[in-house]
Amino acid sequence: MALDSTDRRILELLQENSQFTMKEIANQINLSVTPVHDRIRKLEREGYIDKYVCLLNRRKLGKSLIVYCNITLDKQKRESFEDFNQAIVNMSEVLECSVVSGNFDYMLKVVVEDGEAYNQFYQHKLSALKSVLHISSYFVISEIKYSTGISVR
Amino acid sequence: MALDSTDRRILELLQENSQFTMKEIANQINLSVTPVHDRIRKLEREGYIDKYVCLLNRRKLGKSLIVYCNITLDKQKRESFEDFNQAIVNMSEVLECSVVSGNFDYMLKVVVEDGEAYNQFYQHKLSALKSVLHISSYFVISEIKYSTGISVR
DNA sequence: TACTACAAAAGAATGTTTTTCCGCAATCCG
DNA sequence: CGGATTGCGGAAAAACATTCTTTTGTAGTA
Repeated sequence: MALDSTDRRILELLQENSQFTMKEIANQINLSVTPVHDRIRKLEREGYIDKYVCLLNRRKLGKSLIVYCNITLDKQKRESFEDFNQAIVNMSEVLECSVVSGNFDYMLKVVVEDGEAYNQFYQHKLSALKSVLHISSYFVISEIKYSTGISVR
Repeated sequence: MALDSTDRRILELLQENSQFTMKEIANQINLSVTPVHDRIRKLEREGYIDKYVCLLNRRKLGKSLIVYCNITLDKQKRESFEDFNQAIVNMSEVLECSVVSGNFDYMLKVVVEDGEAYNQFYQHKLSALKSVLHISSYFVISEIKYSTGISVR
């Protein structure tokens, strides 16, 4: 059930590059391929590993702009939150969305092509949602760090 | 050089699950494995695909808390930004860090175990940086959406 | 039409990796 | 001690990726 230090090293390696072969991983941690294979399957089965994905280069694909949004909802309406959540999940421009504590309700991370595309998104999709009361947008000028890897220690 | 619609479908599939076999991808898009293989290698070579990773389950690993931070730096010091950037890149708790427009300088996404761990991080690592003038923390109460996949259309 | 050149894809052969199976050694426990 | 469990290594089998060769389709040209 619990992870030992071998499991953690495997997770570190797979977070860095999920295409390492079992032999490569086995060499790194001084084991044969069998235990590496069994441990990875166990980590998948028990839900430590959610999924395997490839990360694309935003700029190459013309998605040069990241915007973080703070959103406040109109609390009057009973179903504001459920409706809003549902709408957000279906917007491909929104990569992250969380309910947060503090002086607004939601925190969003939006990826689009450029300022014009963001304007379209803002006017026709985001502020078009009935439950939205207020939006503050913070444009990313420079991305210092982006990582999907969490510490497993 | 430019992507056609077949390339885009391949990228969509790999963003969803990078462990689809070439045969599975080939079947999905009605091709044989050879062109699928060649296209994927081309997409890697030309930099459309940055890397392959596995995504772990935060909660399973005890990292239950996400905090977004707004940070303002002390503009007096000349090398504030470079020092700050360097320090952030080396902090495993920080998954994302960007310079943003607006009434503060940086936007951070931090992942830690719990409130106590965040307090430790805040006091001993983040506010310990000389260049930091002000920090606002927004605790995530509920994660509505998290995706690494961008639209390739 | 006939020929050439080129690009993209299919099919077959080869090499590599994953997966399964079996056995061994260490550990725990009644 | 005896039996069960766990973690590991080695080897064979199966699945997969990779490479090479051939085929197909398209466009240009005489």
